[in-house]
Amino acid sequence: MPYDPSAFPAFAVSVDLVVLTVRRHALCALAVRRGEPPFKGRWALPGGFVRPDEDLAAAAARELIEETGLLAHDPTLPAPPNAAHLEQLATYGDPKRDPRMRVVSVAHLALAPDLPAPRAGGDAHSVRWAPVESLLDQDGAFGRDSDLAAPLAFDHARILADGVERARSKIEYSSLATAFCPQEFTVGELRRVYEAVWGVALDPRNFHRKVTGTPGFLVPTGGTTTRQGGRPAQLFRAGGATLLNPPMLRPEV
Amino acid sequence: MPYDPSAFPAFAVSVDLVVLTVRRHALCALAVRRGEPPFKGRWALPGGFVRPDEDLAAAAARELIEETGLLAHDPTLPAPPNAAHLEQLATYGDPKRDPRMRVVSVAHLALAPDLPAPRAGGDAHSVRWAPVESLLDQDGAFGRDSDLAAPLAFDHARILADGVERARSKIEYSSLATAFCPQEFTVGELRRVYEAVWGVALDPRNFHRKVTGTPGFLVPTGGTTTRQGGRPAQLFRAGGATLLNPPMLRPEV
DNA sequence: CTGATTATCGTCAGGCAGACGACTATGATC
DNA sequence: GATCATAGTCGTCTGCCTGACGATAATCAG
Repeated sequence: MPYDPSAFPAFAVSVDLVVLTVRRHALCALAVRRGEPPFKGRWALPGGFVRPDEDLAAAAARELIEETGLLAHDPTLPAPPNAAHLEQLATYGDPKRDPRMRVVSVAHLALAPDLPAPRAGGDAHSVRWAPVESLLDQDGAFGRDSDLAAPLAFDHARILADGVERARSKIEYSSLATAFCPQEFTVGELRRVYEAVWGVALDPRNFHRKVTGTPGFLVPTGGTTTRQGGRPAQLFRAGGATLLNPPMLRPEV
Repeated sequence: MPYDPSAFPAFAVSVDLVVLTVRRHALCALAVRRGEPPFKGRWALPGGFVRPDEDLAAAAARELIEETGLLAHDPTLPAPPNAAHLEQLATYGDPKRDPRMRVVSVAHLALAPDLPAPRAGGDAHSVRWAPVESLLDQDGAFGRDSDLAAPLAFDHARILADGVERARSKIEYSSLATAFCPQEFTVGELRRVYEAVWGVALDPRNFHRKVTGTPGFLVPTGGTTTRQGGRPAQLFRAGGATLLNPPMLRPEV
C-alpha cells in the first residue's frame, strides 16, 4: 500500500547534468574534476543535491547556470540568446552507486552551442569540455597525453552514454540539432553538427535539400556569411517546427 | 559542490506504475482505489516506496508483481509466459506533488497482454483496468455511469498521459506492440493493438505487408487460428528484432 | 447455398532518399 | 589577375516504400 507516512526510508536526491556541445567537429561533454572524496581527483559530471523546496527541473537549471552560465530554455518561449535546451534524461538509483549513502540521481540532458569557455564558480581549472569518446573510453587510449585516462566517477560513464544516445536519436526526428548552433547559422554548420553527433559524413547536397525542404525547420534571415571560406552561405534561424516528419535519416553502418 | 555528505535534505522516493494493456479494442491502464488519505477513495496509479537496499527497477518489478502477478521481462532474455515489458518512464519531483511530504516518484511504464483479471493483494475490488480516456477525462464525461469521474490522485493524470504518449510513439519504431499480445498471435490481432493504442483505423492489407515484410519482427509458428471468425490466420511469435527500420507510420490526423 | 467476415496477395502511382553531376561564389596562391 | 581549392546550391535519376484499393481465399452464420 503506497504512501505510508509513518515510516519511509530517507534518500538523498541529486541532479546530474550531461551537457553536450559541438566543438571543432567533435561532440563534447562538460566534465568537472572532483575535489572531495570519493573519487577525489577523478572527472565527473556536474551536479548537486536538490534543495528541499526545489523542483527537479529547477535544480537542473540552477546547476547548469552555476557551471556554465547558460540559461535553461523553456521550449514554449522564443529562445533567448545564450540559452540551452534542457530536458530530463533518466534516474539512476542503484543502492551502491554512491559509496557513502543512498543517492538517487535524476540526470538531465542539456544541449548548448559552442561557448567561448566553460566557467566554473570558484576554480575554473577544474571544469572542461572533453570529447565524449575520451570520457567514455575505458581502456585509456587517451591516457598517454591527457589526464582523462581514468573512467568517470560513480556511474557517470553510463549516464553520459545514455545522454549521448538520447541526443543522437533525438536529432533524427526533432529540430534539436539547432540547439547546438548559435542563433544564426548556415546549412553547412548545421550539417557539421549532425556529422559530429552521429560520427558520420553526410552528403552536403542531400542534406541541404532535406533541411531547406522541411517546412518550419529553418527560417532564412536574409544575411549571408563566409565564415568557412568558400562561397558565402545563407544564414538561418531555427523555425517553429520541433518535430521533423519525415525524420532525418541516420546512415547505416 | 556535489555530494557534501554532512548535510543533505532527506526525500522519500517512490515508484509509480503506468501499466497498459489492450482490452476489447481499447487502451486500458491499471488503477487502484486509495484506501488512505490523502485522496482517499480516489483512483490512482499503483506504486509504493522504494526500499532502502532496492534498485529502482527492482522496486518497480516488485510493485508490478504485487498488483498484477506479472513478471517483469528482461529484454535481453527470451520472454517467459505471462511477462510484461517494463521500462523507466520519467521522474516527478514537484515539491508540492504530495501534500504530506517531499516525495520524488520514479514512474515506470509496463506493457502487458490482456490478462484474465487484475489481481490485488488483499482487496481485489479496489484495482481495475480502465480505459485511459476515462482516466484522463477531467470533465467527468464518464461520471454519470461510473465512479471514475474524479481525476486521478496526485499528479497521476500527468504521469499516465506521459506513459500513454511514450507507448504511442514507441510502437512506431520498435516491436514493442507485441508486448500487448499473447505469446502467439495473428497479424490481425497485432493490427488491432496498433489501432487501439493509436486510436486510428489501419488498412489491413498494407499493415500485413509491412509487418510480414520487416525482417525479424514476426516469426511464423506454423499454426493457424480462427479466433476472430473469417478465414483462419497464421500464428506468429515476436521475432528478435527490437527496432523497426523503417518504422511503422502513424497516419496523419 | 448465400452472405458476412477476416486473411492474404497483387497492382499502381506518388513521394522521398541516396548517388552524383554541374554550376556558383568566395579566399588563397602564384 | 589567372588559377586553384573550398564550400554552397540547384538538378537529375533511380530505387524503395507507402497509401489506395482491387481481387481472391477460407472460414462461420443463417
